[in-house]
This record gives sequence, structure tokens and C-alpha cells, in this order.
Amino acid sequence: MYKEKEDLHAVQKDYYKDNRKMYVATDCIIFGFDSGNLKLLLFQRRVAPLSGEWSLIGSFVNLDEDVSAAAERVLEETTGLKNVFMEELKVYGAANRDPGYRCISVGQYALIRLNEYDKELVKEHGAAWYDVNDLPPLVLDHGQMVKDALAKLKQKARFQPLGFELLPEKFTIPQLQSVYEAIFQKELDTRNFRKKVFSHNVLVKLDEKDKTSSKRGAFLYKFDHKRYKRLIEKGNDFEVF
Amino acid sequence: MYKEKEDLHAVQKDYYKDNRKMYVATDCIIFGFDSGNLKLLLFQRRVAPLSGEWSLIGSFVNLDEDVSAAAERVLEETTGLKNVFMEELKVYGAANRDPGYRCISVGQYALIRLNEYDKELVKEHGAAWYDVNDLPPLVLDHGQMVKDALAKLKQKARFQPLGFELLPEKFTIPQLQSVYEAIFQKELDTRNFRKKVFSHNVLVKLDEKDKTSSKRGAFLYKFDHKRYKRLIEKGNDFEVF
DNA sequence: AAAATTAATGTATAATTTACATTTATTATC
DNA sequence: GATAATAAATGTAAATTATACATTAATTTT
Repeated sequence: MYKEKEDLHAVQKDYYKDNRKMYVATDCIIFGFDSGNLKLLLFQRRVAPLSGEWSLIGSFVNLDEDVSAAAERVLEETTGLKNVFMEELKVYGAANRDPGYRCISVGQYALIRLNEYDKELVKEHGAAWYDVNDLPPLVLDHGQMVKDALAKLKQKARFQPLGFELLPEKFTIPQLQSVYEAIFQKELDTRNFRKKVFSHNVLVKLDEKDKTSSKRGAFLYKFDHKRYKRLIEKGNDFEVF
Repeated sequence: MYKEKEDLHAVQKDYYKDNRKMYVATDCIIFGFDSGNLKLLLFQRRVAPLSGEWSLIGSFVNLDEDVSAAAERVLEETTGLKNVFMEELKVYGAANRDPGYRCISVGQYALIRLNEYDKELVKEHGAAWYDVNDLPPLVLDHGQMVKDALAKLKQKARFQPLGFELLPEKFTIPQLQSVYEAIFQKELDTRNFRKKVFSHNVLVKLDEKDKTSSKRGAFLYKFDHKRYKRLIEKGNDFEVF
């Protein structure tokens, strides 16, 4: 399928001879949000070595597979979810990062809605949700990947509407604020938060209320992707929060 | 050196068998700045196929080499420079991106000072500087890499002091403004620019003037890395410009 | 001495961000 | 059915930051 004799990189043709191989993997940092906290989907190895150790969910990238497709495959295999927010984090390419193979890993972080994933699948895979502030030790450099992903999320969420990816399609403003407080790791002022949130005019107020967390109930809203898209196409480079 | 039989990833042990290989390369998007314009160091292939075609400068990643080290090696081999600003851009991992090998490439962008590199080396390698607004067609997905790197530079330069990496250690404010105008692709107001630049208190005014571009001459400044570091350690998350 | 050229500077207005406390809608309880 | 309890919803004034804009200063060349 791939013609290795072809001489496109002729100058460097003696790389990777002698049957030694470079492996490429991808590891997914899968974030969720529930009751005020960011969660991470981890997977408990069931086979030796490192059986029982916690790890991010990953896979080798197939030879005929796009790197991004490999991450999407992993995500779908364990959660049943497709078409969710997923973005490259960083390459983990230290020569000695994996004692088994020479293996680089492309870290990719995903934001999913905890009301949408397939719980059966998750259970089957020996995966479980952990609070990001209370993680078990992770294999290899996965702890670093999580740290990097959290930092990136914090940074990106300022200018891109990522908070919405972690909530159900219909959400309340207090819920939204809570997501951003978890991402930014600080409390926000209700009035100022609402002011900013509404100022962009990308939320649609629904006629329903969510009464699960108060007697009064809070109105539900939807994020209007089209309006948002139109905004940024106009060259608007605003802070979401 | 790497024990491929070790069973760390036992579940996935049948990946990459049959002698098929995954190659990992790195391509460097090397930026410079001169007379008002961002420049890119390109390399003209000297061997078939694609001889004479322009390309970013890259290399396969050696089996015992960190991915970042590979990029540093490439940069040093062609420019003689070490310890310059270099950061990962993105992984280019489409299965069909390279017709020769199954090869993913880690794009890494570097910012260098055009007064510091080794001109002999550059010539020896058949490399040359191109204005980013006037590039020849590039092989494979290298054109996309450049586009992505420019976008990232534009985005990052807002919050990180990257402009300084493209100027000599001693520079004038008009030069600095010119760098930022090139990065942001828009003209900036001199007075407002100076106000912002000085407000962070990270520039040290020298007693010398640069007279190459005016009769009056412009004072030279240095960027004070220590002061900047102290600022961000205090949690200051300010816009550089 | 005058002309030419780029460097350097300040201020007023608009826009944005911040800090802060009360009222409202609803359910549960007495 | 009145009262208590609870979280949701709202506005304003002050401070900070961003923007728009034109003149003077230093030096060299003619």
C-alpha cells in the first residue's frame, strides 16, 4: 500500500532500516463536566504489564489512518460519540517516554456532554470518570498530558466558546457559569458573567425552565452556532469570557 | 535498543507488523524579519524526485531522538543556530499526505534573528529566504504548514513577547513596531504602540542610537527577560500588544 | 541657514471592566 | 394560605483601558 522504495526523501533513505520501527499512538484527554467539576475519562488496564494502572485512552495510529481519525476512533469505541469537539494538544515525542516501544503519542483533547455518552461501552472498556482535581497516578507521561490539556483548555476557553461543549444542548446560565468557573479555576461574578455572555448575542432563551437545582427554576438556553459563526466571520475576535 | 517484543501495549501488539513502517518527520517553519517583512527559510531540493522544488526544511526523526531534538538538529544544521525560539505547531498526520512513505510530520516553527545565522551554511544547503507574502509553491502540505504557522504566530504574539525573537538583541521602537505590523498584518499607531510597549516595563533603554534609518537616529533598547519572567510569575496575563 | 526626514511625545473621548446588593419566582413548611 | 427558604435574575457607578489624533525634536544634507 505504501511504497517504501519510492525515493521522495532520497537523501534520508537509510532511516528506519534494520526492522526497527517508530510507533505513532494517540492518547485522548476526554473531558466532561458534572456537578461543578471537570471530569476525565480514564481507563484501567486489564492486561499485564501495568495491569490495573490508570491510563488515558489511546491507540496506535493505523498505517492507513489519519492521526485525527485514530483519535476519533478511540473516542467512538469507548464512548459511542462522534462529531464532538476534539483538537490536537501536543506531540509527546521524547525518545524514552515509553519503555516498550519507540513510540510518540499525539495527545488530543475532547470535550463531551456527560448526558450523551454510552455508559455501557464505557463500562465494557473498564473506563471511569475521575474528577480532574482528584486523579489517580497515570502511566507514562499521561499525567503531564492532563496538566497540559487543562492549561490549554483554560487558555483557549477565553476566546473560543468551549464551555458549551461540556453542557447539554439546553443549559442554564448558572450551569454555564459553573463550567467556566471550573475551567478558569476561579469564581466569577454573576452579574458580570451574564452581561458578557449575553453581549455577544449567541444564546437563545427557551421557554423552559430547569428546576433541578432551585425552587424558582432557571431558564434554559441554547448556543446558536450559526450566529456565532457569523460573528467570527465578520472578523470579531472577542473574548467569550 | 528498543525492545519491541516487550508487551507494554499487549492489547495492540499486532500493529505495524509485516515490515510496514510508520515514518515520523519534522518540518521547520523558520521565520525571520527584515525590512518590514516576515521571511521564511526555504530549501530547494537537489535530488530527484521533485528536484528543484521548494520545501520547508525537515528531517526524519531518528529512532533514538526526541522529536523536538530533531527539529533543533535541522535548525542547527541549516542555520548554525541553537537555543532560539522554537515551538510545536501541529501534527500533519493525514494518511495520504506523502505519496512516498506513510509519514507524519510534526510542524515546528522557529523565530530567528537574521543578523545571527550562518550564511555559508544556508548557502551550502541550497536554502534561501523568501518573503512570506511572495512564496513559491511548496511541496506536499508545506504551504498549509506555513499558513497555519502564520496564523499561530499572529495569535500567540498577542500574549507572548515573540516579536523580540525576530530582532537583534538591540533594537529600536520603530523596528519593533514594524515587526508587530508584519505579524498582525495591520498598521499600528505609534503613540499607542509606545504607550503599551513601555507600560510593561520590560524594555531597557540604551545610550546608543541606531542611525541606519533616519538622520535623527532612534534609541536602541533591549528586552529584559528577567523582568518579563517576574511579571508572568506574578500571574500577570497581559496582552503584549 | 534652510530643508528634509524620521523619532518622540500627550491628551481628551469612548469603550470596557470591575465591584457590589437587592428583588423575584417558586416550593416547602407550618 | 401565610411564611420561610432558596437559588435566579437584575443595574449602576467608578475605575481602567483603548482609541483617535497632530506637533515638536534631533539630526543630516544641501
